[in-house]
Amino acid sequence: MSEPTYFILACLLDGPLHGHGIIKQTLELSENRVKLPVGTLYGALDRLAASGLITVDREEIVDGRPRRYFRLTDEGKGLVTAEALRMQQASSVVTGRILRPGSAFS
Amino acid sequence: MSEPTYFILACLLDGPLHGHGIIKQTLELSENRVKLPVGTLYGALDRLAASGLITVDREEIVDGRPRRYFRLTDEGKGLVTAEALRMQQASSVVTGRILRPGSAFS
DNA sequence: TGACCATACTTCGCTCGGCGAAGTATGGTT
DNA sequence: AACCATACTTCGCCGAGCGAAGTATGGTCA
Repeated sequence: MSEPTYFILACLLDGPLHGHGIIKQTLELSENRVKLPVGTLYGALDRLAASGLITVDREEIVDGRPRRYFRLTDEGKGLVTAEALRMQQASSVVTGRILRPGSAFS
Repeated sequence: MSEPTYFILACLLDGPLHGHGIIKQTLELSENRVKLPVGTLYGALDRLAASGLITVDREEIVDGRPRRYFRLTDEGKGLVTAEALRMQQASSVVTGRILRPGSAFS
């Protein structure tokens, strides 16, 4: 799973959110590292919805502007959790190697 | 950075290794999760070498079969380390959310 | 009033990377 | 003779990331 996709799902753990809100929330969760491009976001939302990892929760119109809220499905929640564990394992492969042996970082 | 690329670099932390050896080492490091397809491997090796993250260490001929050993450059070592830290941060976003609130995993 | 920015979403099209597949070559095993 | 493991090359498809342009609304500021 790519980083954009991962963060989109992660954003939805706290409850339904709309597209633009996901962009802002991702910036926060990633500590300003990941700024989702719109093309990436809406393309990913379509794919994630099509594969049942998220669903449209509701649509609102705020100030004449439409907002579509997305929600994590149980499958989506399971997948993003599995992905987090996978990343943890993967990262430990390197951190457990580089930060240990001489302890001198190489 | 994709998972295949990440593991290729991670494999080389222990010293130079040849293509096929990277496939086997990745299987081990990933606890049998990641089986690098050859097309992915050699394509990635070319790109990584072209961008200076790895270099050819030496070439051997063992039993008539050629082996090309690759080595991590300092830049490659730095990048794979940064990537590990990035993944650690990203994974904590989810694990710190899902494994805490009610502690009941949702 | 007009310029500009923020919010919110759509659509197009490029490009790069992952990956399956087929091919080449050698040597051991059955 | 058939087959599998090692070891690498090359081709080509497809999907995802992403930049860019476009549409629409409302607020701010000079």
